[in-house]
Amino acid sequence: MAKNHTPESAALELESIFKLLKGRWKLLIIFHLFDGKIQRFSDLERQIPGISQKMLAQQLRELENDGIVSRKVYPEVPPKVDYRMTSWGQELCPALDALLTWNEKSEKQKGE
Amino acid sequence: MAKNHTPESAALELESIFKLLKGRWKLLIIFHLFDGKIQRFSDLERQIPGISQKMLAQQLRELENDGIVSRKVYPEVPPKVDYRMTSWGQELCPALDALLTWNEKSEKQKGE
DNA sequence: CGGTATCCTTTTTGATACTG
DNA sequence: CAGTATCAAAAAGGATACCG
Repeated sequence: MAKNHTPESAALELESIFKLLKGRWKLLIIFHLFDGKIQRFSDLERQIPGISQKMLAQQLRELENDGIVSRKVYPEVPPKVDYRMTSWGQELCPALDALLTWNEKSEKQKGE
Repeated sequence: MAKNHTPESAALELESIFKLLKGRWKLLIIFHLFDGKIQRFSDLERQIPGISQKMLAQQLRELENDGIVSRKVYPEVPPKVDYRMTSWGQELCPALDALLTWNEKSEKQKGE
């Protein structure tokens, strides 16, 4: 591992990162917002079959509080709200790619 | 995102990766085995305060079944068993590093 | 349209005791 | 030493109904 991490400190920091992404629907939401995509609450609801309003709202709230997603309210009637990645959130992309790359090595290596 | 992933396929694949690492104690176990470290069951038990035998056994079993950790039994009395990362498991390192790097950017960027 | 509030089920984790 | 088995607690997720 890079840096001056003990097993404990590295694990602790990674736990906190995983906590940001932990939740049945968060990755799906994130991938629907990656690359500058902007979506309204109802867009996400339509694009993510099976999600309830409660869970969508809850997971969006957490992503927002954690600085990964930003929420924009338009003072209109009827109400309009949309969501996009923060620039920090968008930078998750390469890190997630590294995980995908790792996973794809398993085909060649497993059982070795 | 690299590759030809839809939001759904990328999220699905990442979910399966996170599932491998999901568990209250797995990251701690992994970091105690990274870089070629070899540990007996009782070593891990001592080094991970608060873990119960049940949880240690359970999480080790899952890591083993998922090909991340390998288990070696020595035919001795009293029994001796030890654990180490598989080479695929060891390659998690750079991917986890990418996540740590991402996280450390948050100090500069959050609230932007 | 974009949410909350309530209640219930499922999944995960933990405490404790026991065993080859 | 290296585990299992059993039972209980806690956390996460889901169904449904209602609201500004």
